Amino acid sequence: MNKSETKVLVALERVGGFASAQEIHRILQRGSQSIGLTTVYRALQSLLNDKIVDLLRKDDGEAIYRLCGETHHHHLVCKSCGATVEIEGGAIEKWAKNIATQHGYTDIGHMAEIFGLCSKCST
Amino acid sequence: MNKSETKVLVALERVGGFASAQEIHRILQRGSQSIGLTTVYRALQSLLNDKIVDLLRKDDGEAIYRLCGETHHHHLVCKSCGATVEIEGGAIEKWAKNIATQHGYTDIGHMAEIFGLCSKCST
DNA sequence: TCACAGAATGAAAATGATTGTCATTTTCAG
DNA sequence: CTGAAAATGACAATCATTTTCATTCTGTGA
Repeated sequence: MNKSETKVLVALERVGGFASAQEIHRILQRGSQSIGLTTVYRALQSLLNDKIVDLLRKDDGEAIYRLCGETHHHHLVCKSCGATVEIEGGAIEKWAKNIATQHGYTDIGHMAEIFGLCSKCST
Repeated sequence: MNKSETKVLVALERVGGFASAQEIHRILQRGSQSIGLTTVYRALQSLLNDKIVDLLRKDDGEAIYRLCGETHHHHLVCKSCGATVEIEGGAIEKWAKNIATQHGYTDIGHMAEIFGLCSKCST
């Protein structure tokens, strides 16, 4: 674990959720922890290898990262205004694990989002 | 449904699985169905809107498309080779509906994907 | 049939994330 | 201290995707 990897981890802790490489870079630039964008990418690769961070993809394909081991949750998003509620996914975790092992898959992850119209927008 | 959308559909039928926009373009170029790359992207957007094709992401973030069946289902995808199993989502449908109404959301949809390593790739 | 508005097309340029290059700096064991 | 190896970051390159814009098609009403 070298210096820049540590900086990236600190940034990820600060955001407390997902962040793209570019966001992490911006955050570090703002503070006194200036670090090159290239190095951010390299640090993230390395942290991925060591399974210290998780990689997901936004809808547009951009990679977003988060610390592993943070509690995993899902989102309920309003299609119209974007209001978001965080959701615990107990039921889904089990469902995903069952289905996957049932088909011989291992090293399982999953993604789930619910969308709809929030009470304000559904008038 | 215009001419280029049809061509893209035909190409997708031919591959019988996933294909990226660029692959579809290459396939059509080879045959006598020449069509511009831009148009392939536009046709895919349109087919996505009409829910005639499905969009997934490869590990590297590239978008891949395929024809989607009539029934609403979810996917169990191998992170390494892309092997896909279609899944019925009974449990999830209920979960999504419960959570959403619980928070006052209406007109509900959802998305769920499970990924892992298939038995072949997990060796 | 003709004229014309609007949609469709595609070549080329723009965009934006990610990766490669390479010269410079830091680290550290001997 | 000293040289080798690792780390760093500015910059250029790559690659999928989107935009732009000029051109071609298409259908409709006269």
